[in-house]
Amino acid sequence: MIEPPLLRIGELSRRLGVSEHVLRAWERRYGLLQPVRSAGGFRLYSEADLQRIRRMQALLSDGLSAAEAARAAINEEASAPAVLVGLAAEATTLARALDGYDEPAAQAALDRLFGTLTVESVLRDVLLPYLHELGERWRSGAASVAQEHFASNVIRGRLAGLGRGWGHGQGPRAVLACAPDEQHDIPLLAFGVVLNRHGWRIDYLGANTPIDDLVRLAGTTHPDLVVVSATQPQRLAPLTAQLTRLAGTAPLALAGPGATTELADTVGARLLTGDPVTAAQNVKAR
Amino acid sequence: MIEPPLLRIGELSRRLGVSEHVLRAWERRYGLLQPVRSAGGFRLYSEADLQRIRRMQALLSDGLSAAEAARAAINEEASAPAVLVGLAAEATTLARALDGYDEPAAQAALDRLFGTLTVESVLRDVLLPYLHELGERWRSGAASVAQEHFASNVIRGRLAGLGRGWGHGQGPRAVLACAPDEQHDIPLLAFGVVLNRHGWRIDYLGANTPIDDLVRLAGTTHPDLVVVSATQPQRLAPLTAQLTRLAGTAPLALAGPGATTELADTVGARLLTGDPVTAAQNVKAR
DNA sequence: TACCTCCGTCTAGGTTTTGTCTAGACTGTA
DNA sequence: TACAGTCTAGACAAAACCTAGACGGAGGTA
Repeated sequence: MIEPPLLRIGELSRRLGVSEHVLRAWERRYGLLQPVRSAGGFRLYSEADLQRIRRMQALLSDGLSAAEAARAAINEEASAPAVLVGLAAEATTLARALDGYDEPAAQAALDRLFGTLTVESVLRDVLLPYLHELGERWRSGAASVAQEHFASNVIRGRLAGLGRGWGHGQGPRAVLACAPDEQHDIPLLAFGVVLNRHGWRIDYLGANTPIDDLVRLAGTTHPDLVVVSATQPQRLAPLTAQLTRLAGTAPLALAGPGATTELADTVGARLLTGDPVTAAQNVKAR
Repeated sequence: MIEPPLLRIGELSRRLGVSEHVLRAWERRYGLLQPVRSAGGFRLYSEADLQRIRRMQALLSDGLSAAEAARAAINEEASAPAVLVGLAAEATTLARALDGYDEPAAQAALDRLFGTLTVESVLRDVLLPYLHELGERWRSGAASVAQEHFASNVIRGRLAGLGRGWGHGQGPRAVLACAPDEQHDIPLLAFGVVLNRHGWRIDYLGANTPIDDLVRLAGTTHPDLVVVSATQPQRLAPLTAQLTRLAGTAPLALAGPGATTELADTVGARLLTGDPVTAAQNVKAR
C-alpha cells in the first residue's frame, strides 16, 4: 500500500533509546538488520526494523546475551499480519468515535484494543500516535479545540484507570510532573502507566508543576527518580538553576520534546528519549 | 469560477517561516512542489502547495530526513488526507461486501474510494491487491469460484466505466490483449485505464486473443504500441515465432507475470514490469 | 595470574545531506 | 525609470552519517 517513510539512524536511535554505535554493531556482528541504503550509503530503516529492535531489547531485558537475542529476534519474525490488519481497523474505529464525540463507541473500541494488544502497544502504537495526529490537525485547522479536549479527556480517563493504585507497593518510587505552564500531561501519564507495570510506585503530580514544589517533595520523600516533562525547550530553559537544585536532591530525568541533551548535561539530569512507552521501558532496563 | 489567489515565494516564505532558499532547494532536490509560473517565470503557489509544505514541516519535526519527509509528503497526498487510516477501513469494507455478494455495498465502498483516492491509487493499492489476495484464497480453498467471479465482474464493470470512450481522442494508440488461453484480463484492463488517463487511445481486445489476429490488426491500423499480457510463461513460450512477427509489425510490449526478460529479448519486445498501474505510468514516461 | 570471549563504547578520517549564501540577470509595479 | 522581488546556477559549511578498527570492563577458563 502506502510506502511508509524511512528513518535514518539518528532518529531510530532517539526513538528507541539505543545508541547509533550499538545499532551499527548489532548489524555488523549479528546481522540483526539489513536496512536499505540511500544513494549515498546512509542506512534507512523501516517500521519493521524498528519492531525488530524492540524485540531485541525485550529479549535482552529477559536476560539473553546480545548474540542470542539477535538470533531469536531474527528467527521469530513470525509477525502477525492478521493482527496488524485488525489493529488498523480498530484504530480507525477509535479515531472516528473520538473525532465524532461518540464516547460509548470510543470506550468500546478501547476495550477491544486493550483486549487484543498489550497495554504498551495500545499506548505506543494507537493512542499516542492518534493524539499526535490530532494535534497536527488542530494546528492545521482541521480539528477543533473541542475535539482535542474531548479526545484527551476520554483517553486521560482510561489511563487514570490503568494507573489505579499505582502509588502502593514495594518497588522504587518515581515522581512525575510536567514543567510549569506545560499542560500536555497525557504522554507523562502513559509513561507512568508503563513504569508502574514495570514495578515502580508512581507519585503523579501532572500538568503545570512548580519546580520548587518538586524540590521540597524530593527533599522529604527521597524518591528514586523524579521526571520532569515538557513539550517545548522554552518551558525548561529558564529553570536551569531550580532544576540543578532538584537534581542535587534526587535523581532527575528530563523528558519530552522540550528536553535537550545540553540542558540535561547542564543541570545534571538524565535525558529520556523516544516515545513515553519506550522511555519507560528503558528506565527499567538500567 | 473564482480563482483562488496564488502566492509568490516571498509571501509563502513569510507565512510558513521557511526561507525562500529552502523552498527552492526542496523543489529542486526533491520535487516537493511544482508551482505554476507567471509569464516572467515567478513561482506562483496555491493553497495546496502551502498545505504540502506544512506537512513537510510536520514530518521534519518528527525527525525524518528532508529527503524522506518530502517523499512522504508527496506520497501521502496522492493517497488521501485521511491517510492509511481511512484507506484501510474502506478497503476492508469493500472486501467484506465483495466476499458477501453484496453488490450495492461494494459499489458504495468503491464510490467512497474513488471519491477519496486517485484512480491510480484505488487500482494499485486496493483493487489489484484484493484480487490477488482473493486468488490466493481460492487456490487454498478458502474462497469459492463463485466469489471470485462475482468480485471480478463487479470490478470489471467499474473499470469498463472508467474506460468509457477510451478509443477516441488524439493521443498515441495502444492495442491491449491477453495471450491465447489467458483469462485474467482485469490487470490489463487496469493498465488500459491508467494508460488512457495519460492520453493514450486504447483498443482493448481482452482475454484469450490469438496472436495472428493481433498481427493482422497491427498491420492495418499501425498502433503505437501493442501489449500482450499473460500470467504464466507457458502461455507465451510456444508463440515465439508469432510474437517475433508481431514485434516486426508494431512496437510490442509483453506484460504480466508470464512475461520474461528472455522472451522479450528473443522476440524483440519491451518488457513491462511491476504492477499494471506503475507499468502504465512508466510507458507514458518514455 | 594470564588469557580468552563478549559486547558496549569510542576514535579517526572521509563522505553525504541539507540549509544557507552569492553573483548576476530578469520581472513586476509604482 | 527605480527598485524591491524573483530567477538560475553553483558554491559552501555544518550536521549527520559512513567504515574500519581499537579499547576496556565483565565474566569465564586454564
